Amino acid sequence: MALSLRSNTGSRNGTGCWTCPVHSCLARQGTEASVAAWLEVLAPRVAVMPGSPPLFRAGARLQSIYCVRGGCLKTWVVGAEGKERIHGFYLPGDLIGLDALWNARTASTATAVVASQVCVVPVERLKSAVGREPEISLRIAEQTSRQLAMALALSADLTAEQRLAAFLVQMAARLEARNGVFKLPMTRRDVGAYLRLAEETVSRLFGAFEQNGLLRCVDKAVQILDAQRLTALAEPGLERRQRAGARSPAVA
Amino acid sequence: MALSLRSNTGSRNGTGCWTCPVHSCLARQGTEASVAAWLEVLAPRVAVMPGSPPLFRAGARLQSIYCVRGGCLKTWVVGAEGKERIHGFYLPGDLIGLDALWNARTASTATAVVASQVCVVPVERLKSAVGREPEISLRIAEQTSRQLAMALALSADLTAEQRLAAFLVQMAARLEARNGVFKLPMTRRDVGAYLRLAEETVSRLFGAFEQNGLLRCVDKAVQILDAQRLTALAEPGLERRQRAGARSPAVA
DNA sequence: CGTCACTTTGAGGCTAGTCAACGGCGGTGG
DNA sequence: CCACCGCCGTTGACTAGCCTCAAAGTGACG
Repeated sequence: MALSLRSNTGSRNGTGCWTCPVHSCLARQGTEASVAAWLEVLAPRVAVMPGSPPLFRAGARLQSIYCVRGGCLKTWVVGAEGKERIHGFYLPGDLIGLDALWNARTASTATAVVASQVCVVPVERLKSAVGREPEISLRIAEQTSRQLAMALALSADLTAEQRLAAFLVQMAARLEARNGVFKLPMTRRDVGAYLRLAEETVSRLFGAFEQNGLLRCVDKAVQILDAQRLTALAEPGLERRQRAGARSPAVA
Repeated sequence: MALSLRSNTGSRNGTGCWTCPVHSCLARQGTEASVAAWLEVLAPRVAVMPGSPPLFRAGARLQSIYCVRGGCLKTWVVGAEGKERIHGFYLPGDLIGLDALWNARTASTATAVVASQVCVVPVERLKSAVGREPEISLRIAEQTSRQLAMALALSADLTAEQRLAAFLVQMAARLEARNGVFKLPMTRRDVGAYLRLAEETVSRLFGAFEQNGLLRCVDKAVQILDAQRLTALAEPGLERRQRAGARSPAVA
C-alpha cells in the first residue's frame, strides 16, 4: 500500500504488480524480499475466456500455477454420469493449481467462468524461489490449508439450504459486497455443481430465500437483505430434526 | 530397508527409528540427510488409548504434530446436533496435525480409535528443520495434498454404497490386507461418522455386500471376496440413474 | 426471428436418515 | 456365580429431502 513505485514496474516480465488492482495478490503481501521473489517468478498476465482452452486439464503435468488478476475461474472434474463437479471457484488474489504443486499431476481442469485475467507462475521458477525465500512457501501453505478447510466444509452433510446460505455469505465476503449487493459470476448450474445440488434445487432455494425476505435477486445480481438470518441458516445450529419438525419450507 | 543400524539407535530422543517397524514412517524415506533431520525433531513415542485425553483439541494452538507408530487414531469435530464428524483416520506412517501446521490453530480433535503409539514432533523444532532440509517440507507437502485429495473425494456426492465400497478398498490397501483379509480398527459408528452415513446405513450395507458375495465379515474382521466388483462399485461408473433403474438392492 | 443457454416451476420417486426395538458381548458389582 | 449395565451391531417401518423428468418462459445473439 505505502510502497512507492519502482523502476522495475512493467519490467521484462511485464506484470506491473505495483500498479495491480488486486490488493490481495500474493505479490502485494509480505516482506520486501518476498515481494521481490514473487516478482521474479511471475510471468505476464494472460486473458482467459469461457470456452477458451483450459489453463490445464485433469491428469496433465502441471507446468505453472496461476494467480487470478480479475474475473472468475473454476477447477472441475467430470464425475459420475459425466456431470461436472466443481472443486473451487477462484477470484482475484487466489492461486490456482496448488493442490497439484507437489503431485506433479493435476486432479482437475481449470477454465474461466467469465472473462478473466491470470498471472502465470511457472512451477520450476517457483520451486527454486521457495528455497531462496521461505516466506513464499509459507504463503503457499496458507492457501493450501485454506483450500483444505473449504473442502472439508463442503464434505459436511449440510442441507441444501445450509449449503446455499453458506455459499452466498462466503461469496458476498469474497466479492467484497457493499450493502450486501454483489453479482455472482457463475450460473445456477455452476453453483449446483459446486455445492453438489441439482440445478433445480438451487433455483428453488433462491426463490424460497427471496420469498422469505432474506435477499433479492435478478438473475446473477444478488442483494442480501437479512445477512443475520442468512448467516444463521448457514450454520448447523438448527439441525435436521428441528428444521424438519418446524414444518417451515426453507425458512422459519 | 538396506540401511544398517547406527550407533545413534535409541539416542537421546529415544525414537529408535532404525528399528521402527513402521516402514512407511517419514524418517525411513528420502535421503540420508533428510532422515537425519527427521531424527532430530522426533521426540519419543507415547502411548494413546481410547478414552485418554486427546493429542490436541479443536481450536487449540498446535504444539506438535504426531507420527503414528501403531494403532489407529482419528481427527474429528462436533458438527450439527452434537454429532461427531470424523475428518480422517490415521494409520502407522501417517502424520497428524498437518492441516494446522501453518494455521497455528487446530480445526479438529485427535483421539485414539484403538490403543496406539505416536511419535511427537514439536512444531518449533520441525519448522527450524524445514529451513535446513527442504526435503522435509516436500514430504509434508505431499501428505498435505494427499489429505486434500481425500477431503475432495469425500465431498463428492456418492451414494452410500459407493462410499463404503471405496472406504473398504482403501482400508484394505492401507492396512496391507493379505488375501483381502483385514481387521477394521473402528466401529460402524465411526465409519459412518467418516463417510457421512448413519450407523444403520453402514450396517445395512455390510449386510448387503455380504449377501452379494462381495465380502465376508464378522464384526470388525473383513474378508474381501470379490475385490474387482467391490472396486467397480466404488467408482462412479454406474451412476445414480442406472443403479436406480436396475432395481437391484445394493448390487447388480 | 430462430436458436441456444439459462432459469423457473411442477409432479413423482428414490435414497438414506430417523425412530424404535432387540440380541450379543464385555465389564462390573453384588 | 449371575444380574445388571452400557456399547455395539442389526433389522424393520416410516419419512423427508432432494433428485429426476418434463415443460415452459426469458434473454442474448447470430
